[in-house]
Amino acid sequence: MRIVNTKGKKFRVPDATILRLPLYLDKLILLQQAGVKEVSSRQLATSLDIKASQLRHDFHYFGGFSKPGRPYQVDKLVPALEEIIGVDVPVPMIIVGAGHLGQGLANYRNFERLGFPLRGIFDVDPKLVGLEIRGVPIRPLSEMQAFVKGNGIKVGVLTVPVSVAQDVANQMVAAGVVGIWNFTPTDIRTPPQVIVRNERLAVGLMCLSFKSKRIGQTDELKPD
Amino acid sequence: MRIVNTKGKKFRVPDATILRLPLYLDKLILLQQAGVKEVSSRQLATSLDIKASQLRHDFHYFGGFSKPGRPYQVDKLVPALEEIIGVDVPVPMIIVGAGHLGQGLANYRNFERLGFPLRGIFDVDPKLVGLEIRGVPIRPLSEMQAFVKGNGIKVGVLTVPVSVAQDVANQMVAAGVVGIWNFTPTDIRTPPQVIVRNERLAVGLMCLSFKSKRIGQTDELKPD
DNA sequence: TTAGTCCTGTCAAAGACCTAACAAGAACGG
DNA sequence: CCGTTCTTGTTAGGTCTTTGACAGGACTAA
Repeated sequence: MRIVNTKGKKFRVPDATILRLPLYLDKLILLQQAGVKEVSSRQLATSLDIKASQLRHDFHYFGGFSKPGRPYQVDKLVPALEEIIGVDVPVPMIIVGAGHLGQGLANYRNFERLGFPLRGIFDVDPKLVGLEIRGVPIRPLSEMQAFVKGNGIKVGVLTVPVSVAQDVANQMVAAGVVGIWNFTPTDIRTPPQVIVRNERLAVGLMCLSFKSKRIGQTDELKPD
Repeated sequence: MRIVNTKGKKFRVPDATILRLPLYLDKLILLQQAGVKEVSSRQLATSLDIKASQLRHDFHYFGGFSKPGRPYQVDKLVPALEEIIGVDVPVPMIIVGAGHLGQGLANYRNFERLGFPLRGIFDVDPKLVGLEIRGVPIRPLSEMQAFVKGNGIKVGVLTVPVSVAQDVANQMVAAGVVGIWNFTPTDIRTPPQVIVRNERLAVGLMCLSFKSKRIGQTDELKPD
């Protein structure tokens, strides 16, 4: 992944850095809402449980966000990061599959706040079609492709049963979605220009289990 | 994170490996349910979009799961990984906060399948208390501490509003939970023996956005 | 002005991680 | 019995990532 920074130089941005950018933005928006105007790399890094030098190193790829000697200004950093991450312009999204998980996500307010307004929800179940979640109606799946094309939808959330996941994903790709957030516990195949992010919820649980099982074996643990 | 493998040697298991173990187990359980008996490192790795050598390298920390020359036997590998990850014995869990996201997670069948049976759901809202989700009743939050102690609950899922997240987390810690899966978009502080895993849903979306924004700039992309 | 303190940008070294390569075992067919 | 083709376990080397260190700017107080 390459990018051009403000000085016109090209850098390869490491994946590890990319994964942290949203964490920075998320925290900075919280600070902004709390009225904080300035934040130093040390403050921000400490609150995210990383090293300050790493944070500065990450920011370094994108050119100076501050002058040396002065802490970062939250109100400047937020839009800069938003632009880098690609949420400076809202990214409209849809949820496909209005089961419990789909409905739960549709009700999650945070997405809107971070630039991902929910524009549509789709399902095959006639009992669900017509219901509204926070003002967004559940539409029949058959209308999905036209809706995506007509509304410039970029991202689709996939929360359908495993058995139809690939088929529905194909429809989303055909409609022109560029990113799929896959909550089904299966892999889906897409053309290379369509990004898939698998959200394996159970994986998070298992990592928690692995660590909590070994906690207390303090002699085996390094000061993490 | 150190561990003793079957030969009595101590290895430091890299974090990166730990993060992949649940992926392996998840995939293997799917294969097992499909009736697959044997799987090679190449098959398994390809389906997870990683290199076969990396998978073998990961397994190598825990001692031989197979003999050289023969592929892995799914029925032996699954319990071995379950034991390593710590889900060989079911890890009972509760969900605290029965809002939309909490309900959505409560309806997610996969957790049970992977060794995390849902034993209780808690909320302060009298309108929700008494309802059942898949046979699990929603109880008043005031009963949570006694329930955790009485039922040996290890893991708690936190899906309450941000404003009360820390307070509720404190109650969970006091009750004896050893792991908290935090879905609230805020940090919570716990004693060091309690593991917190933050599930920042919006972070996943932003990574998707970052990548999909830059797709198509093919000249800038290495063959990922 | 000067000393002290806090800050960022930058880089090189250290550390963690991934991967290609290969030895050697197993199964199969001829 | 031998060659072929599959496999895993193992390691060395290369790559990616993190970290500590430091130069120098900005501000404050005396």
